[in-house]
Amino acid sequence: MAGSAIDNKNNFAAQVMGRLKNDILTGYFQPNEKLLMSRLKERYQVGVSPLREALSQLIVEQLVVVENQRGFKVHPVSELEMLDIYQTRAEIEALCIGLALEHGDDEWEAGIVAAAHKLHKYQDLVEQEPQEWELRHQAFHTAIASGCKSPTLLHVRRSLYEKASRYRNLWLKNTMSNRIAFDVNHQEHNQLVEVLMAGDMVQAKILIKEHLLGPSRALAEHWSAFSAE
Amino acid sequence: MAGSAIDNKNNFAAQVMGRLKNDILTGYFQPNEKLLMSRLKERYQVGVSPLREALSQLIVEQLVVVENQRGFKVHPVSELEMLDIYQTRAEIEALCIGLALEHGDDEWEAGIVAAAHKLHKYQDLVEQEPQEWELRHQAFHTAIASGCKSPTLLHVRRSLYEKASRYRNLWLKNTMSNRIAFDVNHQEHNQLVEVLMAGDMVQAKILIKEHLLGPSRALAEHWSAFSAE
DNA sequence: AAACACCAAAATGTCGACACTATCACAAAA
DNA sequence: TTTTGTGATAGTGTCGACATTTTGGTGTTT
Repeated sequence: MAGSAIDNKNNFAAQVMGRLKNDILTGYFQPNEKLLMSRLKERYQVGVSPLREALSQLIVEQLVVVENQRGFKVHPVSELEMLDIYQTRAEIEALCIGLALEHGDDEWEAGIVAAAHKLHKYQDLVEQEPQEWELRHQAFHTAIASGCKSPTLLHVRRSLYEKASRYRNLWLKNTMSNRIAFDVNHQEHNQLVEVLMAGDMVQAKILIKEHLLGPSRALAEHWSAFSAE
Repeated sequence: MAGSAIDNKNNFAAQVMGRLKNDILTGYFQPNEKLLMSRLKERYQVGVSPLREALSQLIVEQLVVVENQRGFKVHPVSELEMLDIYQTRAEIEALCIGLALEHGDDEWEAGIVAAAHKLHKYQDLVEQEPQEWELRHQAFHTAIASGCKSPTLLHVRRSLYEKASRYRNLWLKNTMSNRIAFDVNHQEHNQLVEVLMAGDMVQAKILIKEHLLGPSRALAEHWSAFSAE
């Protein structure tokens, strides 16, 4: 997900960090699950040192928690945290869009329509290749946000996206079937592009917030389904 | 700075993490300085493993950079990054204030006037005990921002504050004397409290942005002074 | 001189080993 | 039956050691 390709140039810690993060975000390791060193060593084929380094990094990213002398656990999930992450994400995304509309140049607009086109072409293949659709969806929104031209803000945005994607994946995992209702709302995308090209900041911010808060409400509705397990 | 008191309950990695972060933020380790293991072992009196764990965490916080087989370095500084951090910080702080004014209750307002009072009482002692003033200044702004009631957003805010404080400390270190011009602007604080109590969101956001961007301009002005070294 | 090859010293990244701590099952006592 | 003690077992946190890589200096060649 992050640095998908296996980086042989990096040290073990960095490689394991990527794989472990992916395993947590995709739900291979469940929330609150204890992360036994023996198991991790087995799975990633490395010693304790690189593992502890990777886990240390994931603590900062709030995907792992640690308790002294009691090892590491996957960060727990809660409806409250989920809602807070999505709300913050909505605000940050709106902030990016606001700044992007201020600083936005032709290059930026071109990037958006290009990404929108690639997403549109995949419109009907969501069911077959959800992963590729995911990538294009993400690329679409990143194209929009990147117009803010602020590495710091975009870094925050990415971190929040990752944390949210864990909740999203857990939801997908525990409610087999219609992912469409979740966030395949082409209409919203089209509307968004429209108001962005028109330079309507107020409307764009409203749209993007709804685009993110809608899914969070869907997650909240079905919360009991995968929380009572 | 973060967990000031020495946590004997935590493992070495966490303890060293705090001390090392402090040493970087306060400028004991200069930007771009190589972090020799031998030196770190000497300074913190621990082995390599906890050190690498602490350094790994600081990589995520973007206070340290690593290159495979070439060890760790303090994250470099640049005028561009400094400006970006301060601008993002201004936007985030304004966001916190906006949300705080929406969700704000009496408790929140009380916290602000209390913190403002404690800051006011220290108004004339800045020169003597700058550190205590710093604490109260920080507490004042945190009291305001905390009204947004979003742990996620406040976490982002703290992380940006820390990164910015490094630039601030470097500046203080390299330009001995009058820190007053920097951010001792009581008037701005008073004005801010005033408009907050009046519930004037637009004015509050303008004020807080200026309160943060002013200093960043001061830093940019004097940039050449401590960058040409 | 400048560029290059080469070697010694130092530094990094990883692992296995060791001491210390927590966990769990089971027995003894209330 | 519930509580309390007691080992055995498993797991964690840290260090020292080792292989590999980088660094810096010295001498050689162009």
